Amino acid sequence: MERTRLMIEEAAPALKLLGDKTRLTIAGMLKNGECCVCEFTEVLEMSQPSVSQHLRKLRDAKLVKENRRGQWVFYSLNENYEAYDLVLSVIDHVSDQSEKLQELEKQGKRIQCE
Amino acid sequence: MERTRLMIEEAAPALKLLGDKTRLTIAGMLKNGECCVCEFTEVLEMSQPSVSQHLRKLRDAKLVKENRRGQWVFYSLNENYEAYDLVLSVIDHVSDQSEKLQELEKQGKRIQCE
DNA sequence: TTATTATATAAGCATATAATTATATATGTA
DNA sequence: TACATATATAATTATATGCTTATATAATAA
Repeated sequence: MERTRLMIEEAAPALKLLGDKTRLTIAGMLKNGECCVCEFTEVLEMSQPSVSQHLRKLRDAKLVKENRRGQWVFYSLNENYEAYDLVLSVIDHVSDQSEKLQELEKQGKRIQCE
Repeated sequence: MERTRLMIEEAAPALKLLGDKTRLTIAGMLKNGECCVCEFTEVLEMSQPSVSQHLRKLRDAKLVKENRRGQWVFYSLNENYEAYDLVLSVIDHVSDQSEKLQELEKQGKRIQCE
């Protein structure tokens, strides 16, 4: 697999963003596609403002992109992020976070964002 | 390639450690084998206590191990670190740091630790 | 319009982090 | 022994971080 080597200056900020349990979980949840903010708050079991502030950091760094649909905002990994390959690789070393979403769904706790 | 998936709780601290330019450079320098503290200070161009404190963090987390030989202390990646595979993968996405050592050597600036 | 829901932002606070300076420890040598 | 070199630790300080509470904005519905 060909890969682009990153400068330390590019890689370190990406790793710093992922070096937080909340943000790493968010990134893991996005592995299989976009998620709505309410899903993050549900899975992470933390306050909405706190989640929103983590999302802002990821968004400011361009690690994720947002997509508003009606009153909901969906986030997804930004495949144009300079360290996108690194992010994918990191996520791949972490246990699957989509299970948590599926679990919510199974319990009927998944909020409808459609 | 088989790999062990890490819990978020294991991966995040490792990424946090690597999410700092100084420590990421140190880890990158260790990709091809052990390095002496004086080599880190030389390459990083920062104070000895500062380097030493970064090394302590890496050591406390067991990401690296130390090996004293005479008055010199050599550090290397700890292949038994729980997130060792992740560390290797991350380092592999970063530009080669051993070039900096080679450059030092070429300039005759490499300190002799033998 | 007003009310409701989803999300974002701001302000405040407690803790964590990284650097500096000074000092301590360990090893080697005269 | 005394001194030099390599490294570690401690204390201090400035800045960054993450959370909470309160409030603002945006979209939708009544």
